[in-house]
Amino acid sequence: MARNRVVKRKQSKADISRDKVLAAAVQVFSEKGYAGATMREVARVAGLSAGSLYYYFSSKELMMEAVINVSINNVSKTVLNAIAVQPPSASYSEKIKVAIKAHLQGILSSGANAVISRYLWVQIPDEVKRKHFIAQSAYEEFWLNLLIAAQEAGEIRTDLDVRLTRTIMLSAINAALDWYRPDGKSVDEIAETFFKIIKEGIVISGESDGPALTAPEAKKEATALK
Amino acid sequence: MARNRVVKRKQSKADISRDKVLAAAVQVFSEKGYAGATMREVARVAGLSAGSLYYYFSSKELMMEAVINVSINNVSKTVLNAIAVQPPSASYSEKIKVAIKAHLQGILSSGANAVISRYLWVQIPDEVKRKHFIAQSAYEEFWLNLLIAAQEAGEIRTDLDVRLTRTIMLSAINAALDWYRPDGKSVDEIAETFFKIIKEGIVISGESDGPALTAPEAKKEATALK
DNA sequence: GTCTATATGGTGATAGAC
DNA sequence: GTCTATCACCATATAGAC
Repeated sequence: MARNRVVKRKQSKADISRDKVLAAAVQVFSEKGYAGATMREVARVAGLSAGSLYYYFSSKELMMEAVINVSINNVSKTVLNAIAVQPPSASYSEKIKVAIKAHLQGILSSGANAVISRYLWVQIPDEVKRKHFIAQSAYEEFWLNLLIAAQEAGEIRTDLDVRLTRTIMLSAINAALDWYRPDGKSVDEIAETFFKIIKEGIVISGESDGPALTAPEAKKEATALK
Repeated sequence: MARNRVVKRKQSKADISRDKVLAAAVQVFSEKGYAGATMREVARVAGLSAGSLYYYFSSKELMMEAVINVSINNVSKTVLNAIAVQPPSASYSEKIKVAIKAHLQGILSSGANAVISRYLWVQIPDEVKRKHFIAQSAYEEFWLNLLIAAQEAGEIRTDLDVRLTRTIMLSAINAALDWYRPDGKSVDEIAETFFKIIKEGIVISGESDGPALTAPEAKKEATALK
């Protein structure tokens, strides 16, 4: 889109500055929130004057939209690509593992970018929100289909609601943005633990009140507590 | 603390107004973010004039702090209480299930309150953040101890890092704040699915490449993708 | 307690020189 | 392209009447 000379040449001076501004915007928005971020601070971080920003983004809202767009497809492209290179012989379990790891790497490497679409969601102008929502939905659909296929292949339990499971899985992984620190566990270790828990759970096999079922069964559980 | 006539009488007119302001603040902060929220709007929602707010909170920052404090201990009290009434005979698996359900109910019923401590975290003034952090840590410690006890009792796998598992579990449940809608699955259903996945995983028992282990074993997994 | 001013400062955005 | 001004507005917070 913008800068319709997409095919040829390397970055012009304008493109370089635009990227610099965008990077600064990502940082400031993620630290201060949409309303809390000021054009003056974005400019300062970018090394420009406040007025100059308007050469690249004609409003704060459009700047926000650009910031979000950068992050949107990053993760989904990473994951789709990781799945695509899997051999057809790969089990769904393996595919899911690869997808989990790719998703985790995707969100954590895009850093502040991904933080924005989570923390700032509620404060984002409606029109920006709408566009982001559409791209997000398509990606979530991919995960749903992956789980459904795995279920039909007999690899995962049928007593779990697929949509709910998908939502829980994705949101659980996304939540790593809240607590991941570069000086802690490695992304690989985290992805590994995620996969183990999602795949097999935390309980020791054969333990106590009922293992994973193929068909709906244990139904009168829960309902404790209020 | 504040209003040191805690023990006696019912709410004075001032207390009622204070609560009204606090509730309005919760709503507006959660919708607009810390910086995006205006005292004028809080006042409007509370049915007061902007200036009147300062009778109860001498600054926007202190108002924010009050809002956060309301939500902090709600969830942890709910969970601790739910665990306390469990019979000593209850397995750790049962305790964990009860804790999951209580935590989920806690965050979802406190609604916008809990949203604040997640969405607005990055925008919160440092001093407020610090206090919130301490209370949060104590609660997370409780979960850690629960998992450690379960592990020592031989109920859960020892090949999972306990801290990481705790973090994943809690953040996964908290993430329900992002996607829960009152017109969708019931809280009970969601808690049930959470527990099933966390306990047993999504894979059909006995399936493919290795079930849950008691001891560290399968170690050369993963490392695919980059 | 709650109001109506209002002081004071910061914000997004624009205009026009270079 | 980037700057320096500057406008018009809205924010938090205060003062003092009721």
